[in-house]
Amino acid sequence: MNSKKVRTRFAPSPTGFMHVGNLRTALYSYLLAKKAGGVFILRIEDTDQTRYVEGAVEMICHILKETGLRYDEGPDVGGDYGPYVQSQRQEIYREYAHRLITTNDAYYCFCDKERLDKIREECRIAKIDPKYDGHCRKLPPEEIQKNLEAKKPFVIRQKMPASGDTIFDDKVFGTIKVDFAQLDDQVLMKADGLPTYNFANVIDDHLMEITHIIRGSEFLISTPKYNQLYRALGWEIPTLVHVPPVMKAAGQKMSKRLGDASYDDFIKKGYLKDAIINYIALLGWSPGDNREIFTLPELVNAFDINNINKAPAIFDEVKLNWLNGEYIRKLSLDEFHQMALPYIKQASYLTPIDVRKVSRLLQPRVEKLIDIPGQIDFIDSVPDYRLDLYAHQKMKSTPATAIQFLKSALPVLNTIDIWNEEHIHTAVFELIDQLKIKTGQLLWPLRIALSGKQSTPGGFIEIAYLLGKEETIKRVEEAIRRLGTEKVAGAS
RNA sequence: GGUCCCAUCGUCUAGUGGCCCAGGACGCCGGCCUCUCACGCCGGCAACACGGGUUCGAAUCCCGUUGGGAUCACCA
Repeated sequence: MNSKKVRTRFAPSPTGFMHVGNLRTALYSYLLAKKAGGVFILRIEDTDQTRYVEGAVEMICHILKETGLRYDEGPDVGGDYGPYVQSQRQEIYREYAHRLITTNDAYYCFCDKERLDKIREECRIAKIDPKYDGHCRKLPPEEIQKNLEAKKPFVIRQKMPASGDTIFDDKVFGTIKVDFAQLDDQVLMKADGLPTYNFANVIDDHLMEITHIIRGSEFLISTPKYNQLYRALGWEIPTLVHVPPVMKAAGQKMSKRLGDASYDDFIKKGYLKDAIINYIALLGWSPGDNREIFTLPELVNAFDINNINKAPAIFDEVKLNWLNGEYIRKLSLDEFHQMALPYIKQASYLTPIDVRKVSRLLQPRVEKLIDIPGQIDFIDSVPDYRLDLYAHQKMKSTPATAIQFLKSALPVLNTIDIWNEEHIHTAVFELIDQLKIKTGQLLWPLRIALSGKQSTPGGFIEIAYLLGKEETIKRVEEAIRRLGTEKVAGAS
């Protein structure tokens, strides 16, 4: 049996939202399968029609493909174990549910919501675990028959042992012991004729010959219920791999409501898909050595479920920022330029600038694409700024020296015929030599005059080149005018 | 609350009885580079939750405490 080909599955429900914890589960499932040369499957768990979101399946398929987590079998790619959408497998579940009734491992339950609520309320008052009381377990066959014929709504419940322990092994958590007494007679088939996740998942995993189940650790406690089902059906229990949750910084589980935890949101903010995948791979898993940068194929190679951590991991966007920056810097200029262009245009569409040059300046300074507009907002026009920006201790610049050197620079700038970085550089540094001043004393005020910003991508020469001669001179003149007429705030 | 699980720097983690007065990374701080910022380079701060055992020896094993997470649906 061990020689069976490894088959793993990612089984999301189409609720229109792929949060990073889910994506990580998909990643681990993919890695585990591919590491073993096995098959990765996508199965859609849409048995709760009330939560179904239009277009969610397409979104899931798209994200998996985009991130490189290509599934070998799935709703849109087919395979020998289909259909891969649970709502299309109703007959299958019905058949097995009835088989369980025949073998006395499950039973019809006709209790309505009111009665169930009452039981729960009674349990609450008695301070015991809320559990179904087994009322319909002992219904006489005639009554069941009568109810069925009367078309009374029913569910099918699983018969759980009333007492005793059950033990199972999990690849990351080890041996887990659970008391049957706290396990409810869970519903297998709902009144609407659809199976619950708890049931469908067991049936499908077996029928699809899943060898390793990778899922969130929130299923750890209910695992014995599934195991009972496997036993009742005479099926082999797959290898269990439960992974701890991904938490939001505050120590709360990641959720849609808590913030931008979805894959889409990160993409919108200008994170690279490879960086996201790389980062979440490291969230709760470690390669064992100190390596941190991995391509997907490298992850496949390095992955080992023995190195999955048991404790919940907190998602750290700051570290993702760094990793994303690493990925951005590794891009070729062309690649980066292509990605950056929309964001550059967002900030500047008036000035006919050398956009490639902007990208070159930006690339080592950008962590996520969405930061770009704010970094180059000075290109179209100088933002409002305070004149005390001209004071810079380390540059040995003050508003007084600034106006003086700006004035000396003006004629020099005017004489530059060929407006490129080389010529601007030569001219400006000749002036610095002449004046016998520190480079910063001239270059700092010039840069401020052009940008109105404390920091910019590139220095004066690069920005001057970008803006062009005319605009540069115009801005320097304006700075001189302001310095000559306005009082410097805070100056004494 | 019952039950299950977990616990190394702020965060992600290495560590599976001696190699650890605990290693890497992010962040933070300092320095170098430098026309600003960033990149890059160098350095620094910073953790075995606590208390008992076991052992010649414990971050590593056991027990308890504390803290955290999960679960108790006709949701997955």
